[in-house]
Amino acid sequence: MDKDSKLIQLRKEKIQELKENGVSLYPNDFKPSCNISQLKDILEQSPEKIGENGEHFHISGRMMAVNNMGKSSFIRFKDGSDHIQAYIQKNKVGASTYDMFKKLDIGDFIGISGPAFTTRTGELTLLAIEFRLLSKAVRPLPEKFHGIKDPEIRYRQRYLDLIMNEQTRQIFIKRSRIIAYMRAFFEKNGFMEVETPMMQPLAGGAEATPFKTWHNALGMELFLRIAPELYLKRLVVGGFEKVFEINRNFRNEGVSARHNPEFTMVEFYQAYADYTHLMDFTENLFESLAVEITGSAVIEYQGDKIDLKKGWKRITMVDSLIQIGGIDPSIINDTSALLKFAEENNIKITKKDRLGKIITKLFDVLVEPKLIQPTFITGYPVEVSPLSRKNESDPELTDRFELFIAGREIANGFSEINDPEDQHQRFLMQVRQKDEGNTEAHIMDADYVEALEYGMPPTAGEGIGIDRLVMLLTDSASIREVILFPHMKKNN
RNA sequence: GGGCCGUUAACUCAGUCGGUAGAGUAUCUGCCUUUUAAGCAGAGAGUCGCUGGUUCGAGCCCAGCACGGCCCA
Repeated sequence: MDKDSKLIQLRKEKIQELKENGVSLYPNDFKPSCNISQLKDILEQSPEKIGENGEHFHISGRMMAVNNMGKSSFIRFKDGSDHIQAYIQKNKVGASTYDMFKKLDIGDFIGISGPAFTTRTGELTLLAIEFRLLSKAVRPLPEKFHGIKDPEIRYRQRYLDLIMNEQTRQIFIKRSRIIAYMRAFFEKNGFMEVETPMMQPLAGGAEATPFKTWHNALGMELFLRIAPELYLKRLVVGGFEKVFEINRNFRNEGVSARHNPEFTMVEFYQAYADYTHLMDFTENLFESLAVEITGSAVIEYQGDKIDLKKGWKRITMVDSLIQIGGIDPSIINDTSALLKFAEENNIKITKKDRLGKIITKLFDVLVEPKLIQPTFITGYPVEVSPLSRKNESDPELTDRFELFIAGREIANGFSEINDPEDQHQRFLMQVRQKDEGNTEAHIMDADYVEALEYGMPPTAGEGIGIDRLVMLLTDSASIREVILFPHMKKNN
């Protein structure tokens, strides 16, 4: 930064004085005997260690507040585990150390050695016998009481948000625990974790616009993946019968409270299973996950109580349009009547859209926002499901579901197409849609069809959006609250 | 892409009718050896997001732009 504020100038002057007094600003030889949380545990279990003649501890952390009282001071400081206060007295640490301490600032890292005692008001306090500076902060932290609220600063300088807002820390601790739990859940159920290409010569497995990049040595264009799906199914062809991957996908679309250009999904595939197995599996995963993370299968999200106990509603898309969307059953198979209905209700539909697509668009507007409690929607039309197996009794529909919670899509799963000829025809149908102007229609992936021609066992697969799941379990309104560094526009 | 709202000290925010820019916290100086958002006394701190316009005069009114937030598509 070229122009320093007065506060930073002042700090730099004090840093110069410390240097002139021979104080090392960034030493790396202080070894804490334990962290603050462990210290509290030790003292709780062995209260006889508390007292000015008790055991000495070496504790380090960042100074968050100082109450200076002349020849002694209270220091509130914290590490990654917890916070505690320390008491430093001039006649205990010596005049030169105390003078050094008084030149330090909030935000600096310190190391304190000494016993613990309890103050008059009963607060556990570390008594400084030795005191050291461990790392100097040049910039001031935000004010302690109000913390930092400006979302722009919170997202762009997440480290400040994490220092100042305990709630933010808790969200990302929960996120980590959610992913760890899911990984363990899949492994416990016999799935093997794999990693497939993030850079792909063809971006398939979903309907979305990909990011493009370029490989110099190979001289070829590559796409950041929009989904791992087609590679994971190649692994099922190869004999890995239960696989999962937790990783990032990239979609070149706008950002919003629910969309970040890169987002995390788990996708998993199981041979000899069908989409109904996946629905049962998902209910078990979500219920146990919610209990693990929040302590209850009933969670609160943005004022709604959401019950994740298994036994969720399962309803076909067409039935949901009638029962929840308020569509007259007599027009549900009537393309022109539905088009007229859409027009009357300001729902944008292209005249070229076939019945299945029209129904899906009506569903998105009329039903999806109303699905607060966990609901599996089944019976997805074949033209919006280029990778899903056709239903045995109705070839216009597929054996597919999407899971909706709190009015948004959380998961998508289906029985997979393993008939290579069917898959080839579906890709051709998508190519026709692309020719008609649907830029997000699926691409033709002949290499994938070839893989199917070697034979894939009957298989079912599913993807779960991790970010949206973390939003649910942390009661976060925006996806930016659960992504450490959400994408933002460049600021000047 | 459209609508609404926001951008003022390091942070959180006031700013009346258009008339010299305010508070709390933080910072600095002095006092203070068990404080609890410590206290007492004093001080310093600003490109009012940016660029134009209207006006004798703009943080405030107008236009455009940037970034952010919410809602809609």
